[in-house]
Amino acid sequence: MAHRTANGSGQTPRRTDSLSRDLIIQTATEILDGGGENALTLRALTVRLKTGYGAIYHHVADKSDLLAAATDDVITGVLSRTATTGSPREILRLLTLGLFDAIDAHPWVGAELSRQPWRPALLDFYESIGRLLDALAVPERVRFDAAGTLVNYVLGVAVQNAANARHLTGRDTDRGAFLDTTAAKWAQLDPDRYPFVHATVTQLRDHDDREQFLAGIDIFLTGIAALRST
Amino acid sequence: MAHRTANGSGQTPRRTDSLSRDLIIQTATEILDGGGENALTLRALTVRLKTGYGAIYHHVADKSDLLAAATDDVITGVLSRTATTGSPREILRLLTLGLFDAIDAHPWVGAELSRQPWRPALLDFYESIGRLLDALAVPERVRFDAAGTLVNYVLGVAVQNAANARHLTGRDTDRGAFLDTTAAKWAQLDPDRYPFVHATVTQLRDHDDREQFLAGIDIFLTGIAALRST
DNA sequence: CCCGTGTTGGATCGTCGCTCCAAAGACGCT
DNA sequence: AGCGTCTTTGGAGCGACGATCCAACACGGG
Repeated sequence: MAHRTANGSGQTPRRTDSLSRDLIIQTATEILDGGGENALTLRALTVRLKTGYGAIYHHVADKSDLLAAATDDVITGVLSRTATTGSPREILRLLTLGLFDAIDAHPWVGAELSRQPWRPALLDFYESIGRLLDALAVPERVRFDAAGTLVNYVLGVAVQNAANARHLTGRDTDRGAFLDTTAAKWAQLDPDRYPFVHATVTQLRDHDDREQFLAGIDIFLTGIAALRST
Repeated sequence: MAHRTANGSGQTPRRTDSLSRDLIIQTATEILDGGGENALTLRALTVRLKTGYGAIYHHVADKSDLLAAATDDVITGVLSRTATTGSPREILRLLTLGLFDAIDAHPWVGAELSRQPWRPALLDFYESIGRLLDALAVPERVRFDAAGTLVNYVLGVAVQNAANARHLTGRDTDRGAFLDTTAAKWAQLDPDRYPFVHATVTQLRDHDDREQFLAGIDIFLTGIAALRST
């Protein structure tokens, strides 16, 4: 069976350019963006980087470390790009919307955040939220709850996005067709048992995820405003 | 190598009592409750049920089907147990709190919901929310957004709970110790860079997840109430 | 020139979900 | 009772995965 020491001659040549943690993370991001969450396998990485397992594991602890690093990359990018001028309310909308857009563009980030919240990157996000709530005159006593609530909401939307994206990748149908199918399913439900769902079929078909997300943010902001006077 | 037809004599005896989809789902739930999300393997199921793969796959399509069924079980249980008397606001609080408690008791449900939202069981939940918002005089035009926002928030909290639970299972530390550790880490952060996080360390250590969840619900309900007049 | 330190490639392992098929009951019919 | 059909069961085996491990290499300081 020519154990391992049948080396003799033909080892495949080593790479000349050097590997690096950053290169690995960047390549992983490309794979994730291209093929969804479960397209990222160590095997796929070795193929794409034309290397072996050892080389990768030399720069990266394990797969979850890799995923976490890629996720941190995306989030810090969002935070650094978000404008800091305007009213607190505007900044808060821009900040959360920036996160929404980023997760919309990279759905795997949403899935990863659901697995490992409270990454350092999210702590920065949390900090920003807290400060903005301070600027919005939310009393210190309730600021903790309010910030947590907002983060949880954003995270919930992120997870939804990730789930939808996962459901679509590999399918031949696009988002519109999927919504049509779901709307049709909802329309067939018993109107006596599901009056509300039945009534919202139209809005389901032509709603905009982004606008609905913002509507939620606005509801939250309105709710927050009431805390000032308590 | 005695392929497979080395039967001769000693096949293990067949079970006398009959297997059923319900029994499988119930056993899966027990495994999940006892050992967390990734304790549920097909192998563990065969051992616990003293059977083979074939028997299980005869009653269940695949693992995700099994997880989905177990999740539906838990959720429908919550919905059927929730009281329906009181003011719409009270019922809404009880309903969402019921879901919170259920996911708190079975964290794997939160993780599964993050993988497959819009299960039939969640549709019932969505329907209930919608009707309650109707009772709260939320205009039909914005009811869709409001209901979605609430569901997303609840889902976000569910995911958080699941992540926390996953982080704790198998560790020797309990929730209190974990919070202490995190609080200590937060306290060591640069107060200039993280003033908000720094300021909320105390609240982090002795906050109640359940109360914080309810505080969030109240924020959203307050915000939604303001939609009546728009 | 040579050796040690930091990298690289890939054979190999253990585990997972899942497929497949022969054997074993259950059951109706004659 | 004997027979044939259909349902249910058990488990060997497959391919893919994450991860480990180690021999082979590159390269720079002495």
